Amino acid sequence: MSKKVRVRFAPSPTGGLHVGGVRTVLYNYLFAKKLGGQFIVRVEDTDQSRYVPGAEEYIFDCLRWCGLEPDESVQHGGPYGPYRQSERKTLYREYAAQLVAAGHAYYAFDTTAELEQMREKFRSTENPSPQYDHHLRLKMRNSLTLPAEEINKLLAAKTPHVIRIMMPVGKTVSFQDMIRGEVCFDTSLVDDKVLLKADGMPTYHLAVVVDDYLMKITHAFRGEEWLPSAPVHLLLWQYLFGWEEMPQWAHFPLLLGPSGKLSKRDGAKYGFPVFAMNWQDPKTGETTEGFREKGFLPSAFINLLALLGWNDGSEKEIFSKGELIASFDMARVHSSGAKFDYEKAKWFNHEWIKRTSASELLPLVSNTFGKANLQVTNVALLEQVITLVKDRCTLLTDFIEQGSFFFKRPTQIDTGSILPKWSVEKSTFFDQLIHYYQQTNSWTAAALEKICKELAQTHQLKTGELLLPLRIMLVGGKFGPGVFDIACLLGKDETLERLAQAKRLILQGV
RNA sequence: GGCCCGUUCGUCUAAGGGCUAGGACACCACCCUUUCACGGUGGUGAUACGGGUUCGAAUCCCGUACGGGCUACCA
Repeated sequence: MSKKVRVRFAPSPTGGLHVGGVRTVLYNYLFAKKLGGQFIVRVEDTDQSRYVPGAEEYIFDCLRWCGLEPDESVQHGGPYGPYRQSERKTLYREYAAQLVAAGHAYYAFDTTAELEQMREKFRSTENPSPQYDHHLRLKMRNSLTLPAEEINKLLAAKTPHVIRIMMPVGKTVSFQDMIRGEVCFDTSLVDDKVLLKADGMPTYHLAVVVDDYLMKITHAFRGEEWLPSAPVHLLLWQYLFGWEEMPQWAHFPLLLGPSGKLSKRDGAKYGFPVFAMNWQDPKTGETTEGFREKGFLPSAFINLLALLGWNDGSEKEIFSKGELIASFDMARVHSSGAKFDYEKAKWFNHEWIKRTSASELLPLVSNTFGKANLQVTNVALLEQVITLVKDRCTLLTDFIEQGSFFFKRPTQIDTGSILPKWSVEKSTFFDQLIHYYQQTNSWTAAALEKICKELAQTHQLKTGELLLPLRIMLVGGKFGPGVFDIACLLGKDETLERLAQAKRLILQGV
């Protein structure tokens, strides 16, 4: 019997949650759910200088919207808390001390200025970013170069210092990535990463290993940008807990924008959302649009994200969350990056709107209308409208153009599209149409169409030339579903009033 | 610069040694529809390059090119 699967998503609460992050959550979630495991969210807030108020709450709101609820987290509790690294601060120092004692790490007293000096001094064309590595550590102020008494004195005086890992020279470390297979590194080429910062907080490198161990994480998944620091984590696992305890790793391919790793800037530049939900930066007040506010359905959002780097081997593209859980397989996740395509993203949403029932869409559309200052009281009518127009809505916001006129008379009538082809014959026709519609007792789309077409024939007019004006008279412009469906749903009184009103406007314009 | 990862239509991808390299988005044309969509039919369009291995390579190996990531007391 193997260990119970436990995976984690470890976001840093520094701003909006972008699609790459959501996909990482999604793959974690799918993997855990498929295997009956647990999905944990751990907040990595070890950098106090980057703390952004509200960001943590926002991340959980995004997960809730996506339907990717954690089993354990700051908000959900659990037996392995606290789930916020800042609250686990005291725990990390002893592990760091343990490493120093074993000779795998050392104290470094170099100030920021000294580090900068070092980089300045060794920077060259061949080496544009000098590393604090096995060459340079002997030239710096640390517990490897300083005499013992001075080290003790500095420590006793509480001199600010960090603890760095001492990377071995000339060793090869390797591991099996679930997606990429074996990946090897030469330890001589990796620098002595800081493990514990001067403020006592751990860096990501120490924290991720310690917490994954303490939280009994069995599978550690993250973006490909972490691959270069994997040797540090591998060594820490070996030194601290032994390789038998180490989770299995998988590094997900990156989500790319038009030029490299997808960024917030790409969204602004090319006009598509990058964050899951609207994010307002509390410092600048700047708001970045999210998929939710843009009009995406959560089902479509996770569907499109899942397919960016994974597929089930068949030609199936539309997957519900349940289907994703059932078919997800880490072995079928790609190793190459995927460029985000907003057109395809919209296609997914359109497909989901078409497939989602009107009753399920109802609260979402109602909410969308509300944001456009349109309060709907007739819920039954709204549901009928949704049924009628959802096939032509790509985003939830499209329901406004396609359906708001059912609840609000058009304030503008596009008479410009009617007048050039207006005629006395048409004028008479519409007068009579209004008359016949007044008389009829069967107010159905089919009946209204029949009346209209027969009357057109009597007047020797082409139906095609009448339908457009009729539409515009009812809705204000060239949009919406079938014109007789509109009239039918609008009801007799409202239809007749709109026709009469529009007729007056047209006559004014002639 | 160094290290790591990658490379099939413009984009997402299928094909894990063997048929004309399949699908989807987008695009184009036609049909349906006398708004716009939906739907239907068809079309344009790809194995980066060079070497191997093999009867046979998109697929395995090497090199080159190109792309991306990392190179902070950020994650």
